[in-house]
Amino acid sequence: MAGKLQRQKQEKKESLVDASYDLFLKKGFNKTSIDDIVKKANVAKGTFYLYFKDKSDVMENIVLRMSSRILVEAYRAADERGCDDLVENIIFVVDYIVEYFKRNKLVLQMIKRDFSWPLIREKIDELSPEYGEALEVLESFLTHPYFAGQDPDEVFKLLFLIIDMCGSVCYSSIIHNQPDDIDHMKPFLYGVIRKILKK
Amino acid sequence: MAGKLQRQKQEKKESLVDASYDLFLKKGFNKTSIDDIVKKANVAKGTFYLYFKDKSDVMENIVLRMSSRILVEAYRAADERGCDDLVENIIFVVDYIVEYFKRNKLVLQMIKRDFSWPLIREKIDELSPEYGEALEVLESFLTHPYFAGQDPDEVFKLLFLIIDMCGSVCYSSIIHNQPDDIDHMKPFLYGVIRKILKK
Amino acid sequence: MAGKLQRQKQEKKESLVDASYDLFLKKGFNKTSIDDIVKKANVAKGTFYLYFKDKSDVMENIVLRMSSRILVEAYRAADERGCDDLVENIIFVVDYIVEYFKRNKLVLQMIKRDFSWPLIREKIDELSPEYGEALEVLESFLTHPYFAGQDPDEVFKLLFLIIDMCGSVCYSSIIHNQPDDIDHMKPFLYGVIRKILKK
Amino acid sequence: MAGKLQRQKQEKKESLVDASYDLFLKKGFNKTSIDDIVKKANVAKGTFYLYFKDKSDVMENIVLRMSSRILVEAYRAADERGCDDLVENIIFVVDYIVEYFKRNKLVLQMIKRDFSWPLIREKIDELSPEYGEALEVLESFLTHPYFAGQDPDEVFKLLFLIIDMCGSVCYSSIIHNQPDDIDHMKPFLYGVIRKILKK
DNA sequence: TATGAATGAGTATTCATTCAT
DNA sequence: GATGAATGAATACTCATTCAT
Repeated sequence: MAGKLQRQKQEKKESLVDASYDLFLKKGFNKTSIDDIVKKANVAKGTFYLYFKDKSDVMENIVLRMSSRILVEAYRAADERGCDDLVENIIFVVDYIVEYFKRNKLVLQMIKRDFSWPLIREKIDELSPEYGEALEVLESFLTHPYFAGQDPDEVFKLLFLIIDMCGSVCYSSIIHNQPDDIDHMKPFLYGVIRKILKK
Repeated sequence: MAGKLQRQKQEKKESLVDASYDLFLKKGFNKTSIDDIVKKANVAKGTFYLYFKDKSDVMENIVLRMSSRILVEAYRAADERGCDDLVENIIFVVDYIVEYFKRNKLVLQMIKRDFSWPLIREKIDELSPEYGEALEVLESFLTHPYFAGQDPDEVFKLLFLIIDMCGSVCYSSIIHNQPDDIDHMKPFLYGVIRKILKK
Repeated sequence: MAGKLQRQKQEKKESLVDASYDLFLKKGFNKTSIDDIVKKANVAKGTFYLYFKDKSDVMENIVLRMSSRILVEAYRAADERGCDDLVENIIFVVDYIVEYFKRNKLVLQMIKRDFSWPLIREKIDELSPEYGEALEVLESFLTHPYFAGQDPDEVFKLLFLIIDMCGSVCYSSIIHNQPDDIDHMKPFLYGVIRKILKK
Repeated sequence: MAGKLQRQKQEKKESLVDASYDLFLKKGFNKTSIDDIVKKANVAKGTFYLYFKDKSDVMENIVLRMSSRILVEAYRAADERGCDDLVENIIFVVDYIVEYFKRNKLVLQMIKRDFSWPLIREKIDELSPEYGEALEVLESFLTHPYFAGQDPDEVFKLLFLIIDMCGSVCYSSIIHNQPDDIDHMKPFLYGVIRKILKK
């Protein structure tokens, strides 16, 4: 029954990731010790090093997983509407993510504090296919007829810049209310996105 | 000669700030210890605590001072050109800052890692008039005839968002070459700024 | 006007003692730093060392002064009653002190934590005549007709032991409610004193 | 062989307690640093925190253990004499303890400086049954026929007060020779105890 | 006398990492 | 694989004391 053992093994790792996630959110990355993690995960200290190189290793895991999850979730929600207007779909996705961050300030804080949103792509390149689905979402935007005839690289930069800007605005407005709270920034932000995407 | 003592005192503080600055750049904020700082500054450990509450206290000092300095420098350079076109002036300022960051990657890394650009305003409000000149730069943009008739708050948000976006793009492209290197991003970025500012 | 200077000088010392007293009570002896003291006293750090060797030096000053003050105060109150019964007078004095400690738990804690009541005599021997009045009180008991014919040394030991015991019981019962609260201990304690003094 | 590991673990703890004991005696509690302790105990600094919360934590351990030990030892010695007279037995126990303190001035100093003898009961309540034997000694006095018919609470107060007084007198006379050395205080002290216990 | 800037040894505590079992 | 006792370097922060002014 190798499967059972595999599952048990995987359970320990899962348990460590889950514990880390909770603690990073609650106490922040720096103030969370490996000791905290293994205690919460109910495994021995040495076990941590069986699965991860160090704390950052777990963190990367988490950020990647979460970012990917949110993006895919947002895309699916957009897809279900059955709307064909790409600009509106992008804004829908952005809004979905903004709303997610409004509800999950700590996630935003965690991601922003230690990693920059767009870095995800670097990692995805490395770690595919585990996070392939997120890549597919990006692809589906890039190959949309709306951008027909444009250099795909340029389009990618455009999307990248939009995501980047949104992340930045979210962080400033949701966490620090600068220059205004997110609900007052939203119409403004979406206006800018429309301008950027206008052909 | 009370002045001499005051000067000596100021020198110690300066020395601590300088040492901190160098070390934060070289080793990063987290990996720099107070011990490192005082050793490099050639002062006793206790002296550090005479002038600063903790490491973050020095950091805030540094970031504020540098950000203010760069902004003012960029604005002056723009001013000297004697060009009246606001949009072009803004792009000039942005470009000045981008070029600065290209030359000083570590500064960018330092600022971005621990503080968000636009937060500076919060601090300036507190610490004026020491950093009043930076504020004046912002004011001069806000009150430019180009924005005549627009809600100043809206204009501020616009400028804020542009600065924010630039900082983010700089960080991604200069530090991580994502999605492309900064020189390939620049025309693109400035195009977006023009779109955003277009009336 | 040497007098004025003398007074000013004395004021600094007074100010240091007062500040120390307040701080020892509030934060405890160990957790009070010389820095705390000079800040509260509004004098420069160096000034402290002009008047005291170290922290303990101030403490001894305080304990001595306070102990002497309480004892004399208690004795005077007893004296005013015009009662001749020595045993009752001693119990009256003890009760006066007990009541004082009930109202000033912190004083009790302070004295007991760092110095033992009866040590005062050692100091009085050294520092007379500043605290001579307290000595007189002791004398007046020692030479009371009640003890006529007894070895004065023996009488002193008796009184000493009583004071000692009272201090100990006060500390245990007032601070720790052990073995019972002070009001339940009092009749008991006074009974024991009567037994001890009975001829 | 799980036992071996357990034993080694216990040895480390023992080693820390022993080292602390020696150092507290030699240098006093306040002047002993954790560093001193671990160096003497030949364990790593972190190991200390594996077994104790802080310095006071070790101290409580030590005081409790020693007090209990001395009391039990004294009681056993009294028991072996086979004498039935309670008053004489109490005086024997007291004398045993006094003699112990005469031989171990530093122990007295240590105990008295930081903890009050009778507080031990509070702790014993918490930590039984490890120190149950000491409790039994107290019980055996409380339930002695000599006190038949008296309120046990009152009897406890009486014993408490006697112990308290003895501790205080020991401290003053053994450590400070005040008001006289212990050998001159002893007959006097025992006389007082007899008076107190006389029905 | 009085000041207060400067000192730097001293201290408690944390924590990533190892390794024998 | 899994454990958890042991490590000890690292670190932040305190504070009594000095001394030039």
